[in-house]
Amino acid sequence: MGLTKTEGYSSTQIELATIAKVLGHPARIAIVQHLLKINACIGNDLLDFLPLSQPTISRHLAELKKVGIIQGTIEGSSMNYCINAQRWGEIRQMLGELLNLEPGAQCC
Amino acid sequence: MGLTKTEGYSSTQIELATIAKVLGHPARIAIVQHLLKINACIGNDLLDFLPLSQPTISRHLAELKKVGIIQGTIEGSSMNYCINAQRWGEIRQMLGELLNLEPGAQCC
DNA sequence: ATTTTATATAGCAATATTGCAATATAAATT
DNA sequence: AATTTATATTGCAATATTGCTATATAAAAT
Repeated sequence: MGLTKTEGYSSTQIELATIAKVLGHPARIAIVQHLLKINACIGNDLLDFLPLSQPTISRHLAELKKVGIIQGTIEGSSMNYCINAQRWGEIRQMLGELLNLEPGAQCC
Repeated sequence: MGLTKTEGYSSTQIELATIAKVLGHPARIAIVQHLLKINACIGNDLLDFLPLSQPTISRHLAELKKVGIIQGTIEGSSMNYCINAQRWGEIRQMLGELLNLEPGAQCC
């Protein structure tokens, strides 16, 4: 079908999956890393960093924006994008809660 | 195209994206949570937990296995699946390195 | 006013993902 | 040996994702 069922899961499970899915592309990982690193907003400097066309980058930015990881403001004729610090904290917390769980002794 | 370009990214970026992608489905999140929680291996108890058919669950398990998050051993006619503790540690580390980066002051 | 610069959107083609029913496979039970 | 139980695989249909080119849009610079 191609369509992910959402009934039968908790809202936390769905949100975790949604966030992970958005991070599940190397271009979006690269964008997030870059924005975290340069601690400054950017326009399409990304064109120099990513092996993708401008429209494709624009779409990846839109997906990151949709889940709130980044936000953008208009600055003249260009866009300033940056990490949404509060949302990033929420994501760190949510994913951290999963990642920090310790599996017990190996049993298989 | 549907095909993700991998040229032009670091191997870390690709691996992070690959892991995130696999976690990017509520069923797989639920499976991982369950295996972490019960600290025991399971066969298809998962049929009682997930709103999916047996073949579909089997496929999600296969994807988790492909990136090493879970491992399975044959136990008679059933399978024992569990989290691969070492791999889970690696993933915690890798994702943690990204998540723990702090964005600077909000600039947009 | 026209051109340039920066970005977004539409439209398309190729591929990937998801989910199911049907079928295989193989051990356990009868 | 036949049946049951547990799991994997195949094959399919529906939808999603990715990436491009072409085109809009709108501010800035000329």
